[in-house]
Amino acid sequence: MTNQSDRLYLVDASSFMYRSFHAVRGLSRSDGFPTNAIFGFCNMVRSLLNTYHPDSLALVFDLPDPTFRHETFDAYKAQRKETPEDLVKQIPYIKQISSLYGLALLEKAGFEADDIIGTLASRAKAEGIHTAIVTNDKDLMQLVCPEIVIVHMHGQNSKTYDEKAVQERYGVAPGQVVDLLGLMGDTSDNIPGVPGIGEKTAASLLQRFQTLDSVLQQAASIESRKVRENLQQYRDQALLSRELATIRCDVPLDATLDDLKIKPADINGLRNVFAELEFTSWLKELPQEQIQIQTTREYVCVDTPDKLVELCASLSQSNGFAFDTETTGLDTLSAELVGLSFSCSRGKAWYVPVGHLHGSQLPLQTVLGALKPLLEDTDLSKIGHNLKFDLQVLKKVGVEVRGLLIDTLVAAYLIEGGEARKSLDHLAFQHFGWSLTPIEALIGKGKNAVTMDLIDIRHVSDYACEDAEAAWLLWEHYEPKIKAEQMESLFWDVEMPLVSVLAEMEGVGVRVDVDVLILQSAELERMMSATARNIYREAGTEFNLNSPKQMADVLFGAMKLPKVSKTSTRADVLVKLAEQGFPIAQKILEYRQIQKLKSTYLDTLPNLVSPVTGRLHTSYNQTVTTTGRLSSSEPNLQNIPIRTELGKRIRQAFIPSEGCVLLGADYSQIELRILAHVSQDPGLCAGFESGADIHTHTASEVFEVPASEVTPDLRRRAKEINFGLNYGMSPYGLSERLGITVQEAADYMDRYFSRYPRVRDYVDQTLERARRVGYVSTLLGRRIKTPGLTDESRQIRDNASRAAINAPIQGSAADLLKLAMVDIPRRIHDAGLKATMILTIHDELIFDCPEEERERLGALVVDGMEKAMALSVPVKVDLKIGANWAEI
DNA sequence: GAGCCCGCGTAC
DNA sequence: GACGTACGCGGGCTCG
Repeated sequence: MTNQSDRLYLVDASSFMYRSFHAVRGLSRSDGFPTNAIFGFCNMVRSLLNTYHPDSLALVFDLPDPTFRHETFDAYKAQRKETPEDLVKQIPYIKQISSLYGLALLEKAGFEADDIIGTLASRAKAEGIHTAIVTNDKDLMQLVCPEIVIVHMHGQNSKTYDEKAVQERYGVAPGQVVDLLGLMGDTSDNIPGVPGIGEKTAASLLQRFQTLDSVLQQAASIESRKVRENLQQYRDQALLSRELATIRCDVPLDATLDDLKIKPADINGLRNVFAELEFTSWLKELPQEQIQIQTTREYVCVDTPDKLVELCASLSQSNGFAFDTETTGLDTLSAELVGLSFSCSRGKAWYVPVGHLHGSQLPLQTVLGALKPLLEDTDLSKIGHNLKFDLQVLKKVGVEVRGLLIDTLVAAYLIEGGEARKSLDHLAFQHFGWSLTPIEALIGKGKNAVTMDLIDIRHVSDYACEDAEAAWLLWEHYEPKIKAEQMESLFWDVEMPLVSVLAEMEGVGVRVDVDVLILQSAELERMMSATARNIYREAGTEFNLNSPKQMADVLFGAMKLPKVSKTSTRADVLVKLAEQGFPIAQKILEYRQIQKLKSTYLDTLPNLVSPVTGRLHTSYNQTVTTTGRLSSSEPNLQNIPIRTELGKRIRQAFIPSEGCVLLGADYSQIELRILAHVSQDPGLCAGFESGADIHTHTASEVFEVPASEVTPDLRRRAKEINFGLNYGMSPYGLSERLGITVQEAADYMDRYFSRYPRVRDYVDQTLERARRVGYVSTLLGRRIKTPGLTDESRQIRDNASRAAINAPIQGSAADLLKLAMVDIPRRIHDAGLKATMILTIHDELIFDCPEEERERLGALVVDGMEKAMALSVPVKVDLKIGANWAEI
């Protein structure tokens, strides 16, 4: 397999220019200047660069002047109209942008683009370089050979023609394409061919006689009278047509293949011209700054003992190094190590192959013998992008990565935020204008993807070295930013230690009783089909109960139920319908619940149990949420049901290891306590100081009754108010939750804020500051961007305000839990306990705890969580122990 | 058929 | 429509 970036790319630029002009309709600048061809052409070029990441590429243009073919044949391309004025105007921009992208432009008077392409491709072939010709014209098919392929572009997609594909498409070998064109002609170039002979006839003639010459020689033997006579009559025209269609490979060109190497893009130049043309979306994609990336890189493939010694010498002389692992997959439990790359300076990197199927590589044990001590050296910092993955992979080969961990993904998360794209490729381009080779260029994509161990070591080496160097450069970029934004402590003391904690938790996993899940699933299956039958009977028709669209049609259409909502069949709508006396609504709610539990949990979780460990290993993502919370996926163990009895039963399947219990500890009312702390509201603080139930306390204040007279209903209302606070509650939202009028809800809120005035001050001040500086901060200095606060749309503004109020509260709670998560495993280790932390759910930690450690661990965990951060109100942690997750 | 969005529902 | 943060299901659409 040839690496696609090693190939020379020759683009039939003029044809793409025309095609874009016609394909993209109606695009122009606000002053009316047409930009459709520029846009279409550049789109094609960008897609080419992104797909293949070529090292060398030439855009080859036709000139309007006549060529040698016009001398041979007067009518050549005579049907072609003058280039439209609107296209002519755009050509200088097309050429300018191409140059700014660092691409070579070629044209030569008297020759067509095809001939220049043919000449360059054959020169490349002579030097053993492979070529991809990017064109949609069929005449270039004649050049296809083992070293030359044709790439057809269709929008974002492309098709590659090698010899086999040409044969399949045209029915002839590439060498016969000129003969084919001689017979059938080419209407686009006004090449006549032989009348009455089209593609099919031409191909079948060549299949029979091989060449045009023998077709003509043996024309007499052809059965069809029309074909026979035309061949005899238009013999010379066929030969002329072939001559015209034949691409010359001997054009005198000054450009050498070296001149076609892609140069760094001129980002500032592109910015100016995109701005001029009003290509705003492309403008946004440009890197923020032009950083001169080393153009001469020294990437070494470490495949001899000498090179390994050199690598180790360089790494051990550094203070730290960036590294990356190549593996056969993304699932850490099944992925096998394929190689390691390292970088500890700009422009220099090494790749150490260990798991490739073919090629020369040192034995894994030799490599580890040399590199393990360095990876485990506590004096050497380790930089990586998504280190959690590399930590887990290396652990499988017996390496415990130690030393200061520096994860550039997490660094980017702290600086850029959860919403931002933070892949290594994206950041390298964003910050350095450096387009890394995409992994697809090596292993393919979708169902055609193969594993890295099958790819040629030289190609993987360059790719992996880029990744290690990019991580190195990214830390150079982010280190000063972390400092400048005062997130050093958050980064070093919380987020970085947390990387290894999460790696460990994921690796341990949680034990699951699959039989429990299967039994419950079967039970729910029976309940569900009974409920479905009930619903169909009530509705008088069968429909897809899982389709909200069909359901709305049945309920509000056929059954003519009152339209509580326009088309929604959400639970709150169905509840209202049930209250109005439509039993079908209640049935649907039941069906929905069962379906949800079954499809999302009972039927899915068993499939995610690892065959290797027999346990469930979630992924904790440290870099996705806007507020600083962790998220969990594959499976999401942070939304296992608890609120309904039927749902909670699922937790019975989560069980401790043999001889252990599950120990759970959760922060009581942590977000409200943080609100009390940050607002310093005396009433709220006093509520927590007293140690009484906070919702009762709130009810007593808001509804002006003694605590002893707070009824369950009053407490419930107060609880909703308290929850609503975190979320930037509106009177409407509260009224919906409490089933009261908006006016009443507004009244409650007024009373709340008059009782807790500092809370309102805090909300106001937070918003005011956020509008001013563009972000809010958590207790540990985490910054959360707050766009939209001054947006002209009220909708966006209100949403942004609520998010801005919630973020510091939710984010500070996340800070607190993360502190505990970093601290507690250390304390468990220091205390010599065997218990392991296995789950984290926003305000809760769950441990797999040997029976005999339960008291010691319980005390340790409660203490660790409560003392993780000192607040001006008490921090309370509730502890529970049980034989499964439903019990705690 | 793969990939994406939508509506919906689970957690804190 | 209308209170915050996530993940993931099935349906249904688009696109090649």
